[in-house]
Amino acid sequence: MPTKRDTYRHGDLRRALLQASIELIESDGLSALSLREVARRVGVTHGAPYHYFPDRAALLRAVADEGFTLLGDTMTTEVSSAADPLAELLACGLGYVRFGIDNPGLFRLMFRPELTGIEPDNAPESFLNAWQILTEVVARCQAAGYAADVPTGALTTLCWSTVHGLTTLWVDRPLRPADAADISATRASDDAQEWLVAKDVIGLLNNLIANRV
Amino acid sequence: MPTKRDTYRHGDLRRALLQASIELIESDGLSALSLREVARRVGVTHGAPYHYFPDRAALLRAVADEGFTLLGDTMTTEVSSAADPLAELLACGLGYVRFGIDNPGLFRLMFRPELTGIEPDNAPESFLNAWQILTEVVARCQAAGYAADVPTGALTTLCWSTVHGLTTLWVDRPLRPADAADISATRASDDAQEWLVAKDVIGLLNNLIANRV
DNA sequence: TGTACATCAGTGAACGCGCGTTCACTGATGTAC
DNA sequence: TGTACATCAGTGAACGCGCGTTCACTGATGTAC
Repeated sequence: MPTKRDTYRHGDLRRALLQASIELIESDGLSALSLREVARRVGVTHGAPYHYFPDRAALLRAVADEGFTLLGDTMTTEVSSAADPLAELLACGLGYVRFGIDNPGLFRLMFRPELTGIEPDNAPESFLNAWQILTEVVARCQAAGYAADVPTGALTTLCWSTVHGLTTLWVDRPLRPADAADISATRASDDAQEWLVAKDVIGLLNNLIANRV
Repeated sequence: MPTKRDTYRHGDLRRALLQASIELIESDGLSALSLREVARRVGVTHGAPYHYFPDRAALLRAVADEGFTLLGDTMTTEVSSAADPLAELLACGLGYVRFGIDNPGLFRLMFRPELTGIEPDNAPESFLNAWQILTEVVARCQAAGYAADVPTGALTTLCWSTVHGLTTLWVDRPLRPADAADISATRASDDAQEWLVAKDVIGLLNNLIANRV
């Protein structure tokens, strides 16, 4: 039977702390995320994390970084299974929303600069990578003739704003299924309501762009 | 010269606390908003606020309520000076973004249910009012023939998501002016960069909807 | 106009809390011989 | 294979902090007479 020493030597504690942080955020909320509580969950003294993170902010930044990596992975996977640029755009947006719905606490943390210290000029690689995936998908759409007359920056920002806003509204609660009930109510599916709404809304934006040929 | 007694009798302290809370959020950030600090700013003991708010959450909820009222007022003002439904939709969206840019801390608080306790089923009048303004504007657009073939719920949610996402991305920092530089850079204006970007992005969505006749 | 008095808004001391951070320590791991 | 020992990951006591909340209090306000 492995002791704590066996388990956590060689940097395993770092991973364990990150993992526990994510689980803690999702189960007890962002406000429950303290260095001490994370250490407690991992089964280690509250002093131990300091061997891997200089302070609390560094832990949160690392967790957010992990989040952006997962977000990027999700979008990449979704995009790669799409047939054409327009389908890629839809898949990319839905992947974004899916990630947020599946990891609401983590998603929130990722966009809390006062906690993570992430600012435009010190954004981690993982963030830039996620942004780039979206940028390239939009560019391919325009290259294929969709909304080709529109400034790329504005179109990209529009797409990002929409998926980000939709996700945020879900995660922060004000959006209710009833608000878009006209569509989702008529569907038979095991999917969560929020997912149906997301498909309708992102799908609508996709259609509007597709119409602009 | 009025003493504290003169100033704060008859519920004036309540207003003073709300006002100071908003100023505190904007100057020192959301994390600096504690009952004690607000009382300090108003020049009153930390016990005094308990005569108006049963606990911290109640104060925050009242501040958020105030925020939704201001948001609704902003949108109403913008909408009322627009000439036709399509212009109303644009004005409504820009008003939303304008409010967020001008009151970033307050905007953030408004969408932090873990702080305010605001949930879909206990949403304040002021929130419902703001939502209704947008709903009606969208309805008038469809009645005028724009995107009339599209489900109203999805269209409304799309508009809300876009303006909310854009505002959130600004307020939470990841969006940079450079991301939409292709348009705003070519303009001569005293407006802030973020405002130019907002006009371009919301304007683009407006155009896409306008095209769907 | 003057006086007695009830109200209740604001006071300030006190409480317990969990937090982040520091630091001298210990003892299992794994290397050098 | 066996032994001495340096390393350094994790320990646990201790610190000071600001917070939310409680509560017996006080004294200006404004009313009743």
